[in-house]
Amino acid sequence: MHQTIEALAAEMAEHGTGRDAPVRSVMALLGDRWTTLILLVLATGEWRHAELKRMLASLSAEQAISQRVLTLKLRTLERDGFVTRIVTADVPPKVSYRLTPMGADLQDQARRTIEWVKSRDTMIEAARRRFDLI
Amino acid sequence: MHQTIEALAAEMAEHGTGRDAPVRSVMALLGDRWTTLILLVLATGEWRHAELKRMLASLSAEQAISQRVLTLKLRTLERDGFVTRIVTADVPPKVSYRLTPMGADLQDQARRTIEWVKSRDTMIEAARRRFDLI
DNA sequence: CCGCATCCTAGGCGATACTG
DNA sequence: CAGTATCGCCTAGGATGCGG
Repeated sequence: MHQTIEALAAEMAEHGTGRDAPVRSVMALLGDRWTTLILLVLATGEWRHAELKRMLASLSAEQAISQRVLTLKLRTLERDGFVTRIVTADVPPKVSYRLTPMGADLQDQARRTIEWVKSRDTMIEAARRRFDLI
Repeated sequence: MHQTIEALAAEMAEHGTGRDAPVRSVMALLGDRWTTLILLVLATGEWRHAELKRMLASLSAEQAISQRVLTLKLRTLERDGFVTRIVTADVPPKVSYRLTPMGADLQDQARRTIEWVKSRDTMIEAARRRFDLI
């Protein structure tokens, strides 16, 4: 019944399961409050910080992203090589963000997962209602 | 440059972006500390709570999952319809967990994302090193 | 316009001890 | 063995104000 476990264990050991290992940190990224949304917006082109902030606010039901967190998320994405930060030497300086090719790929990947969940949306909500009856 | 944004906005509005909407909660699930690992293990068959706990400990570099959190995660997965909980009327009672068909699908989806990240592992770590030099 | 520093809160998670 | 309750920590994230 548990035949494939050794392979699993080996696989896990190979690419570390540590908190900072790409596998875990990128999965966490996709699961956090804003990153996926940011990727979806950046997939449409290049965005100034402020405009991106406003767009995210309009896409999210609840509340706007704080400036601090937007900067934080963009830094993380930049550090991992998913986003490029473009600064012009104007006064005041203009800062834009754009996906790298790998970032565009990540966006595709995220979108696939989103589509998967969407297609099960009804089934999941039904399961929840059933469970909560008890 | 931002032509597809209207479509994006409409799409977002359609399936809510609220915290409890399946899209966001399932994405968060895949990104959390344990859920993905649990799915990978359960994909190999049916597991007793205690054995599952031990296996997760052996797969994870750092430390074992606490019993509280394991129960919590399994409950969430069960509620969403990804996992079935099987109880036998023994003394002491035996409890097993197994993926539903939809849960197996979710595991596939998670695995695809993991594989994607793994194949970029080197590139991501290189980007991080480059960024951290500055 | 953009980023940083500070402060604060909510929630995820671990540890332990207790029930059936 | 499985689950619950309680506690405490740590991190994600929000609000605000300053400086470049």
